[in-house]
Amino acid sequence: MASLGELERAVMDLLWAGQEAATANTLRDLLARSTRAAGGTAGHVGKDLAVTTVLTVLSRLERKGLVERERGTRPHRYQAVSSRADHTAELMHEVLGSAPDREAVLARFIGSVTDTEAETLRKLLGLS
Amino acid sequence: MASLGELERAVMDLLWAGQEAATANTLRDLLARSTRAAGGTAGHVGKDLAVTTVLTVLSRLERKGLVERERGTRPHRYQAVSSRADHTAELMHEVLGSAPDREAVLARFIGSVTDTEAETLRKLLGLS
DNA sequence: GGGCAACTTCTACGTGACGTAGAAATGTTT
DNA sequence: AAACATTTCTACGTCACGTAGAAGTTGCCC
Repeated sequence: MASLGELERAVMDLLWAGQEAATANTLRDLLARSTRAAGGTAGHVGKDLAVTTVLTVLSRLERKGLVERERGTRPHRYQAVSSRADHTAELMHEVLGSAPDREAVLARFIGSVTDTEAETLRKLLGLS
Repeated sequence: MASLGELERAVMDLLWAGQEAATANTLRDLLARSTRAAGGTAGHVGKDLAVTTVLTVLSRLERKGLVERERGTRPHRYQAVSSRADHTAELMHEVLGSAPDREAVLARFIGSVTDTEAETLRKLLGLS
């Protein structure tokens, strides 16, 4: 379904991190900050973006169904439609579903999960 | 890492399905057949492809590390580097790893798994 | 009410992935 | 050597994405 570009991903990360809905301007500032904070090391974005750039990305994310906006308020406010955990889990299901031999996939998957994760899974599966 | 295009995916499916290494020509024939077999319904490919097309795709898949070829034999023979199950499981890990809150993701993931799959997981994890 | 400032939408360009395949090069067969 | 098979090179169309200016819309201030 939805694979995200670098900037799209960065924006989603911000929306997922903050609980409040955010405006394009806020996001642009946050993007600038996080870029700078990374010391250019994680240098994907690299510089200050124009607000229109952020708006374009937000529109595309909206079209993809990942973001929704309040059109009422004047600077529109954007927020993620689902939490990062939900979205990621959904993606995992999508990947799993892309193979006909799901059980086999799960076997391999479990085979390379960390101990902590295995423990988490046992807890989750024990109670159901 | 590696997201696949439609044709790339179709080729991988064939390589994963067959146990033997296959030549570009064989694959081209199989692609034509499977297209026709689907009655155009799954009509992604749509028609007979040129061998060079298949070769291009195979090269790209090789570059992505999904396919390897025997260069010794004259019509080169191609095969998948890892099984579909392995590859898919790897992808799932990649997706899981893309979120900071892995435990939360797993919780959501388990929440929407089918009963059979849950059973499989329990067995694999040594619960019952 | 008219105009400025903020905000949004439209349009657009560069780049890279992918489907597609011909042209050119290389190897094989007889 | 000629004819044929196979592979590599080059290339084009399309689409997603990063990027942003131009144009349009909205709301506030005097």
